[in-house]
Amino acid sequence: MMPNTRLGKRSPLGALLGPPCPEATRTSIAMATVAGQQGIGRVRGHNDLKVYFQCGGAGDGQTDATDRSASSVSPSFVRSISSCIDVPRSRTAQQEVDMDELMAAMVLSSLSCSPPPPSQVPVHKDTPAPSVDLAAADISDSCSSGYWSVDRGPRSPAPSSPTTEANGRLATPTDEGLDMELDQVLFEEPAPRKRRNSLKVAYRCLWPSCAKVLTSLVGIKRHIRTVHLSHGGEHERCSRSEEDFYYSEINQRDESPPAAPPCGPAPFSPSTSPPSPPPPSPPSPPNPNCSTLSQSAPSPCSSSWQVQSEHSYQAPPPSLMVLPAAPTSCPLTAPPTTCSRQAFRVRSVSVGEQWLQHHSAPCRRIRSEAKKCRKVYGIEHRELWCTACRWKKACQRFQD
DNA sequence: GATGCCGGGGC
DNA sequence: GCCCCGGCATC
Repeated sequence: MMPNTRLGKRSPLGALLGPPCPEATRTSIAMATVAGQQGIGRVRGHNDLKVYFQCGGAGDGQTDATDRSASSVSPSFVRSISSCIDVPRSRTAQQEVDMDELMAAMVLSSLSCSPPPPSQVPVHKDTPAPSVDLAAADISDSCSSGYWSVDRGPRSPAPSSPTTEANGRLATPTDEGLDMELDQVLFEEPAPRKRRNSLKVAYRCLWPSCAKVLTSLVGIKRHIRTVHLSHGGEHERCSRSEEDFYYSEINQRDESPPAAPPCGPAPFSPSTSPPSPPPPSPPSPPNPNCSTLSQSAPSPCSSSWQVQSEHSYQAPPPSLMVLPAAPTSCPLTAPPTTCSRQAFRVRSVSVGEQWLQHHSAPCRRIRSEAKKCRKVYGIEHRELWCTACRWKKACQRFQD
């Protein structure tokens, strides 16, 4: 079980739970945390309200055999989750930890698809679908997407009793809007990134006994809606968003072939998902910026980039700064239209790309032909060198 | 060996 | 952010 302190920051769950919580929520969270070993918290004064929180460890699975039984009886169960856990509120802050989220989401997705330990299976995942509302809640908690699932309660279109419905509405309005936001962050945002990497994107149904994989978002949603969430299709609105929770985006690289889902029909039809050729062409390095820089104008562009980004060594006169390379076509000066979005993406993937950069290609700049301060002034006149040269950095004065 | 400069550390 | 240096790649 994770310590209380960890909930607030990097952990998606923490992010979800962190910020302003209604009294009940806070209480429940606290209780839940205290009851950590169980993986369940109850709201004081509302014993029927429970909070499920995901504990990545193996220990959490044992949690709620009893609870499930209890919850299955009480219709308020589903709503209880929704009212107690407010994912969305913290969601705005999540953009800041986009990378973490992305990683966490990916890890969780893969985990959720891996066969759970026997002990866990019956408890969470294999909750029989029949009682859909219950299943939705339970599954969403433990199985489908780990931490994220906690908040999903509210959206579950589970056929709730009037009372639950009433309560649910209290929490719904804010949750919904924010949930949509979360969906964007978790499911829609990452998608383009993966596609950019030429990964074959597919969507796997996370419903316990179903591991159907579809290549289209619409398809998987429809599948979930019709096959798993077909309980009357009452609230189109709710179910629409709920579907998002029962599938996870996968890509060819992430998915281990042997772990082919039990669902026999391999949904990858050549027509629908043409085996996308392995990532870009070899010549194209992982980082577009780098590629362009290194290929088109190796030293000038990269030099000015590095200098500007890393050390702004008492740069030479501004004019000089821009002059030498004057790389008007340099990606750094890319049109602002794509700038904001690209910057976001680039930032999120930069870690891996940077790693590749460092390990795949020599990043040390080639020695330029230009005379450097050392040559020009000689080592005896070191005081005349540009600062960068004095500091053994890339010469700022005599750039290529 | 000289040179250029990256990466990192101290302040 | 400024300053410096170890260490590496290249010449």
